[in-house]
This record gives sequence, C-alpha cells and structure tokens, in this order.
Amino acid sequence: MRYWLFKSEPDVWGWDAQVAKGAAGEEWNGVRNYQARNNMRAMELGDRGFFYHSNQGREIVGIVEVCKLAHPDSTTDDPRWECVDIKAVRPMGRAVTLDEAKADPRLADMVLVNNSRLSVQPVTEDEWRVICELGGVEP
DNA sequence: GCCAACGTTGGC
DNA sequence: GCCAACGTTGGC
Repeated sequence: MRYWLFKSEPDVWGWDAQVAKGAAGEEWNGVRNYQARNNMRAMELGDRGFFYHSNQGREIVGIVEVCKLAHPDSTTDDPRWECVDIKAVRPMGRAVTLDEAKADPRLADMVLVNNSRLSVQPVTEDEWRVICELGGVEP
C-alpha cells in the first residue's frame, strides 16, 4: 500500500463534495499533467491519500482511498489522460496547514513543500505518519 | 491580483 | 531537437 496526496481548489471540488459522493467515490478527473497522471497509473486499489485544499485553505483536510484503478478521463476524448476514482474515508481530526508542514523538519523533503505545482503526488510512509500525528488521526 | 515556477506547444 | 512563447498553477 502506498500513499498519495490529491490537490484541489475547494471552490471547484472540495472535501465536502468528495464526502457527498460517499462510498461510490468519484473520478479524480481534469488532470492534464504527465507526472500527475503517471502517479495515478501507479496507484493500486486501497491506496490511501490526503485530500488537500489549494489556494483557499492551503491545508490537508481529509483522507481518501483509491476505489477504482486508472481509466480514461471522462472529461476529455484525448486518450493520453487517465484518472482513478477516490472515495472519502475520514476527515482529519484537525486540518494540517501548508505552513505547519513547512515548519516541521520531518517534512522538509515532502513534495507538497518543495513542488507546489504537482497536483497528484506521492507521500512517503514516514510523511504519512507525521501528517496523521499532526492531524490527530490514526495512520 | 500578482508573479514565479513550471509544463507544454510549435516554429524552425 | 532546441528553445521561445505561451498557458497554468498556486503561494503570497
């Protein structure tokens, strides 16, 4: 099992919208970046991810699970773009902000801290534990 | 709202 | 295959 982080602007697709989809989950569509797509192709069923609000909030608000492997993105006819489906698992006990992540030396190498542009990114097991600790949830 | 960083496109 | 131009993301 691997760990990931999904970014979305809360105005466009936020945690509440994800939760509303329930156990069925929803396509993480709209990604038009090869690196992000490749990360989704590498995902397996049951992999966990953080749900991050970019721009407004700039914080990790919840935990999601991959519930469908990479498949063509229904929002485009371009066969290059694929996406997985994810479902909400649980909210963080307390949102973990980008500032907190930046301030914690254990997260100095985290992609979130170092590459603000990548919208679907890998998270190491150590980073996962640290964020869960800060957010007050079981890893 | 600005702009730096980054990725993509397309002419040559 | 290089690189200038352009578009987008996302922190600030």
